[in-house]
Amino acid sequence: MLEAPEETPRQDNRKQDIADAARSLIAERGFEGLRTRDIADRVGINIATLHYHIPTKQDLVRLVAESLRTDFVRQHQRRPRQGLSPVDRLRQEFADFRENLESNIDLFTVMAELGERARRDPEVRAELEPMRAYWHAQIADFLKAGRDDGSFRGDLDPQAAASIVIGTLTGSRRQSDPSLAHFDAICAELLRCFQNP
Amino acid sequence: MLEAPEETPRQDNRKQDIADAARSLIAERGFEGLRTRDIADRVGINIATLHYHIPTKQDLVRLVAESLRTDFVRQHQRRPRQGLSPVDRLRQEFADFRENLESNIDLFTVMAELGERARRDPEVRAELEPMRAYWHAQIADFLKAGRDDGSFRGDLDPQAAASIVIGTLTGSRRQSDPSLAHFDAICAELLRCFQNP
DNA sequence: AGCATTCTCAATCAATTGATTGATTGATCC
DNA sequence: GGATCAATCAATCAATTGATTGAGAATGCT
Repeated sequence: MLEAPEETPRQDNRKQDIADAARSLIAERGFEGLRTRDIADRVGINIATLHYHIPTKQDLVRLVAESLRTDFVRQHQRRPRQGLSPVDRLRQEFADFRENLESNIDLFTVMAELGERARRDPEVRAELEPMRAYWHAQIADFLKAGRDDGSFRGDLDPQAAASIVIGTLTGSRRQSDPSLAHFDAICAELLRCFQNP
Repeated sequence: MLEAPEETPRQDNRKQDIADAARSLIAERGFEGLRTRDIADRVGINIATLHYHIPTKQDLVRLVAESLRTDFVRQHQRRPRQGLSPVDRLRQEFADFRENLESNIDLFTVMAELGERARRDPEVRAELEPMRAYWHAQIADFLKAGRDDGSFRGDLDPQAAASIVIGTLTGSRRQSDPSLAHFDAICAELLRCFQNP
């Protein structure tokens, strides 16, 4: 679970360029406005070259979904998480998310577009569901640990609380106030929600 | 603010049919797969007739957004909310949302698609932002009232907590467990988050 | 260097798409 | 009944779209 896909040596640069261009265009125009010619133009190649490397538009969508999954995996392997207390673990989760809000905003737009497409495209769904389940399980684990060690409320339901964390974080950009200051206030409030009084 | 748009007597039935068909198709295929011919087919009219009533695709998108806003207003006027305690007010919010999860699931899909489109379409944004702000303010108001009357925690931040409620509710369908039972568990956990210990 | 494979391109294809045109029908009013 | 306006339709348009073809260039291997 959660392994990055393999790539042959020669094509990987071109495919990476194509994936990056597609992500950038999805962030700007959504899947609704995604055109293969626009992608080729952005990479600086001919449309037929795009089709040589990525034969169909559906292959392209799959490539983008895999590319996002690869990023997700990297993110989760980037910081050692052993030895952190449940409270610090939750803080870490917020800090990671905030960092992406600041410096990788396209990631969210593309993730959201993929999320909507997942509803009607089984291949996208197959990429996204394991990521969602993994993230949820991670959060539920340390919430449970926090409840059990007494740092979080004794009546906390870890599964439900994990859904609250995820929903709140991913929904933060859709709020009427999408500022980072409000995001910080939300995170502080979530900590108060879970802390043992 | 939050008034339903007016309609001339003869066209309103046709426009309503068109809006309903468009919503249904958006729920199935997203904006990505929305085609004017498919809408005309679903209504049972010719494509030229569709253009007679709704001249451009952008007009159609606006019509759908207005239609959603009208529904939102109706929902908020349907149940009297005066005299409820803050805790019951929050419960009411959860019950209303759950009812839609059960019986009007397309509404969410269309709202989500509009939400993504709002990022790149100012007209959609102009319809959605007041709704978001209104909903957020409503929730923040009764959370504040609950904090002030002692039923919610004294350190509760109403603005942040409202964002948590909204993010959690709207994110509930995207979770790895989208069941109604899990939704109920989430709502119970949110109540525990806010209640005064 | 020669051969095989990979990669690139311009031109092209067939189908689709939002939209238009002009004729006709339906409804209303005097 | 005739005039006017609203509504409808089949046919059509121009542009776009995902994709293909065939030739040639670039790369890798012996």
